[in-house]
Amino acid sequence: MADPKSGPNPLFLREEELRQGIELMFYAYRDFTAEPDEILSEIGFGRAHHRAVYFIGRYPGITVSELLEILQITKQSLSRVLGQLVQLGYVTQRPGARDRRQRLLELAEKGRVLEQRLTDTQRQRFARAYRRAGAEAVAGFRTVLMGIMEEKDLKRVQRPPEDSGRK
Amino acid sequence: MADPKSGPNPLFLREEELRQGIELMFYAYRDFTAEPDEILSEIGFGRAHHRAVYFIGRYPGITVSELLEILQITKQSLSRVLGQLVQLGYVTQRPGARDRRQRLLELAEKGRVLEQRLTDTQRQRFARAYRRAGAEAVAGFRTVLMGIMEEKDLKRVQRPPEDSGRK
DNA sequence: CAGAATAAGTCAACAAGACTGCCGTAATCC
DNA sequence: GGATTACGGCAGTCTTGTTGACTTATTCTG
Repeated sequence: MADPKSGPNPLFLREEELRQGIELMFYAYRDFTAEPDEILSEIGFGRAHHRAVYFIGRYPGITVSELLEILQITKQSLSRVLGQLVQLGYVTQRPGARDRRQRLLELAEKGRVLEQRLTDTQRQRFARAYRRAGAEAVAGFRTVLMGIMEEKDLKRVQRPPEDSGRK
Repeated sequence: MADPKSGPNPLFLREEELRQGIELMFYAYRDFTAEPDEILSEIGFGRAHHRAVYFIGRYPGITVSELLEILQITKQSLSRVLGQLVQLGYVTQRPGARDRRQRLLELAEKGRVLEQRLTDTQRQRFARAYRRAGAEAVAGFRTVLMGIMEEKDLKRVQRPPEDSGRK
């Protein structure tokens, strides 16, 4: 207002900039989940099944409580989904060697096929976006998203999962 | 495998890279919605109320069908949420001047207060992440997310909303 | 101007996926 | 041997999404 020629108000820009970020998250997440959701609904599953199958595939031998920590839902919510996945032969359970109370989760062949099918749509979406945006933009994307998520889980995305040593 | 000294397998890296992106989306969205969700639950509202209030605040005078296009949900789902928001005095409706079938939506004072309170948590999260990441990273973040979302909605995030001319 | 199309809303029924609270069992830790 | 932990089950509730069918008011169109 003091000087209309000096360019847009930096406070307004900042507000605009932040709202744009919020909206980008909304639209991107909305579209990023739409394709898998459709496949899932064909077989009577929902998004929760995808999440479980995804992370079990990502961390073979993961325990129920580790999965709960990642998903940030209650045991009861997970157990319903997990029960179906085990029942229908997508996921196998076996007792932990060191701690036999644990039920280590792994994908069965059927589960691997489903996980691939679901995640492929998302992988393709990312591959296309990454290709168009270029390596530098991708680095920025990662930096910002890591700043948005809670720090406690950074360890999970910063290094690829190793074999957990459980057997 | 052919030459272990030649550095990591580019195909593996690519797979790892894409999975990391998928997981970043999951974690960031999970944490980005957690704070508003908690506030909402105090007043008996859910995430759907936040979304409606957010976009009505963003596009004052928006029509129901425009809101439906943004949210990508059914009329019935929206109308339940909208009904409560109008009933409780968060949102006002008025007939469109050009087309009197339309009910143009706007935030009442109560709605503006709530929207501010909810979105503030997300704005702060973004402000912190943007500040830490720097302008270049932010540009990359935007480029990638715009590549992930469907193109049809790009217009909505590329320019700030103008006054729609309805009155 | 009559009929089709559109904007919005309504009722009913249903399902997924979250939640709380409580209880049980087996294994481990101290 | 008693507390804790890992996991599972049951019951009930809520939000938010869905489909399908129908109504009303208004606008558009041939």
